Amino acid sequence: MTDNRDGHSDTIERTAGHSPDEIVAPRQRIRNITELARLAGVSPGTVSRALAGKSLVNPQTRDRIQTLAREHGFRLNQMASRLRTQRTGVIGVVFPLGHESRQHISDPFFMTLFGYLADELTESGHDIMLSRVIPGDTEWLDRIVDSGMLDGALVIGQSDQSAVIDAVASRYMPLVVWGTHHADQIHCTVGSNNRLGGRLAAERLLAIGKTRLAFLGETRGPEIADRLAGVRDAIAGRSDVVLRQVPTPLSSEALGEHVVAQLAELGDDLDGIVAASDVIAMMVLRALHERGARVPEQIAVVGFDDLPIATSTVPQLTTVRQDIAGGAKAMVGALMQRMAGINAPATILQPELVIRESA
Amino acid sequence: MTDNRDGHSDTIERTAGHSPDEIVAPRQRIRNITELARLAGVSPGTVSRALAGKSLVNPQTRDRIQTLAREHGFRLNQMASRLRTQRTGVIGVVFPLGHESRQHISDPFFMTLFGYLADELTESGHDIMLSRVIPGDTEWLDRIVDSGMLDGALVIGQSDQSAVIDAVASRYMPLVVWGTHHADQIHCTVGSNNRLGGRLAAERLLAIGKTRLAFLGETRGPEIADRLAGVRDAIAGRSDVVLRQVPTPLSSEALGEHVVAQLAELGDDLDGIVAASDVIAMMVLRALHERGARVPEQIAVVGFDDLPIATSTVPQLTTVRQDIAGGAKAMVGALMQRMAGINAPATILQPELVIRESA
DNA sequence: ACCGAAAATGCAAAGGATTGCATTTGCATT
DNA sequence: AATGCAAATGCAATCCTTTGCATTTTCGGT
Repeated sequence: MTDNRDGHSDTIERTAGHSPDEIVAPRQRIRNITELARLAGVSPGTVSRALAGKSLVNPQTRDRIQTLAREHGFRLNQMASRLRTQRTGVIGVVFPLGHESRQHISDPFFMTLFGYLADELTESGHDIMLSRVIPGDTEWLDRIVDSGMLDGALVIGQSDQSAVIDAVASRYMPLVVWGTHHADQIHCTVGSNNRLGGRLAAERLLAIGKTRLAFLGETRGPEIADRLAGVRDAIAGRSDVVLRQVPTPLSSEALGEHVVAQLAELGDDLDGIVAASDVIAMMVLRALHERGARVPEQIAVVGFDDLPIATSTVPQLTTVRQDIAGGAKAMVGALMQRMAGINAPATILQPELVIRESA
Repeated sequence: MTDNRDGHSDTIERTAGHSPDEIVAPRQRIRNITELARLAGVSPGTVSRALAGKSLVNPQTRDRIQTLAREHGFRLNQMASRLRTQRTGVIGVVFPLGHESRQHISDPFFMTLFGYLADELTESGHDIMLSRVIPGDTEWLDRIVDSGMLDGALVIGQSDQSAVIDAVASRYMPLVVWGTHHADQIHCTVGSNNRLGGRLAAERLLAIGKTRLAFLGETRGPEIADRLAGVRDAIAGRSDVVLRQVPTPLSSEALGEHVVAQLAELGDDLDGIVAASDVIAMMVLRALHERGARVPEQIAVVGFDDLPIATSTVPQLTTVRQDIAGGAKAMVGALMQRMAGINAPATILQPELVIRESA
């Protein structure tokens, strides 16, 4: 009679009688709320409420159940909980695959953005699901938002999938996209004014007297195309300025070689370069160093993004700064609003020129 | 009368009668398998089997159901499916928080590893869940593996949480950790032989005649401590060699400043530096450039990791290469085995010295 | 000691897909 | 036509938690 916690059949509850520090090794792992309820001598419903900390349950009962749960290392099955509540606390983050075929998430800009997004989402109590995109699947985004696994989704970059994203956005509110904003698009974007950014970069080169310019970047994506357009804006009406557009490979492995080769070909016929990204700019700096060109005297270089690495190049990179942290915050903020049913508008970030040493 | 699979009262079925290409906009979204079953005139079970492509169903029925599902844009609720099957197809990826307080996932090495892991997991048909870790929570890993949301978990870096990880690993098989291997630990690790790596770096410096060395890095994490130990191995018995150990901050923002200040303090009393990572090495190169020191003639620098950026520094970085892609593959491979119940062993990758220009 | 309100708990129906087992259907054989 | 077998389908339990509603308990007030 002294000890009759028997575990199951109709439970006898424990009075706090003797030896309070007598700790029981959990006989066997508690697998669900029902087993715990049996142990505690209450119904599953009460356990559920107790673990959720609802005020409806008696504080004593609540504490008893919570202690029991802790002792047995019991944790709710999230799958079941989420199925029932229809809310998951998970936000999907997706890198669309357009022209890029392989899903190698290596681009430092996207990685940086992703890092900040992860911060923001973590702070707001959400988990992050990185959904895979099967190349060539036109329904990639439908599949993701209809999976029933997510409370919302963030798309990092539009690639060439703007139409697909639009189609989904027209029926699925909690969706925010990093990328350029167009008047006729449905989906909510957060992104920089790339055209202005391109103009700032080119204007800097013009301001320090450069006239034989090149733009290095792959212009199939809308962002980069806008940057080029901005460069064109800046030189419009300057008949003394020439501009070449030099495409670059997307993969970073091939990039180094390519840049070196391109610069060799262009020879000394240049005095200013706008790189479409800091990563490209870094390659350019090294290639120029190898050719013995002095930067910025002979050739000036302006990057784009202002990634952390921009301060540790030699010479330090003059670049167009995108407020990536601010962008991440804006994306998450807009998403939260949209999850609450509010039709949050697009955000356009203003880039600014950061003058360091390379131009 | 010819066709009266009607489903139920308020559904209007379509007979194929006239204008076959007259496509009906789905009246209302199909929300579950039961509604689809009603439309198709079969039972939910059959729909489930049909959508899963099981051979038990009549091919014609299967096609009809699949077509219907496609037309209505129906997709299975993953939550429910996973609850039932107890398999989620999701792998958790976790960055533990030890001494670091904020969850800023910015370290380029971890990011690179993460990218490769994402590739591998995607390729093997898994989704990725990035679980948040609340600083100061000792049960972070229990919470994650017991969530019922994951088929397995990958931990990126041990930080100072080796004991916690061990405790979980003793009861949860599908867990693989990036980091150093110790004989007495339970969890399965994949990591480089950091001690050997450190030795290779120092030996290179010795080989080119450097004797006044410094090691730059924060040695609280086991990996970095091992690298330092390797450096010590290399100089053991060389009484003509001096080594200083210089801690660095963990955050990349403070790092640049710090490195510049430290080098200024150490003055010209050095001729060789082993940096604990390529990122630190980059900072060092720039700081040395600012001080006008010639690399490698005056001071030689060896990095660690061989990140992509190592080839685009000026001068190009001599570094100890970790096979990150190989490591990612090994981690995922081990995880798959463990998910299948096989007690896969630890993998220790052999680092190698990559000689470029800086040493 | 009884009443009524408030507090605490129990009950059972969701939530949506899967699957072992039972049943029906289809077809060939005798 | 009856029988047998295989193929296809239906049935209902199961995965586990949450929650509206009903029921019981508690307790103050008189």
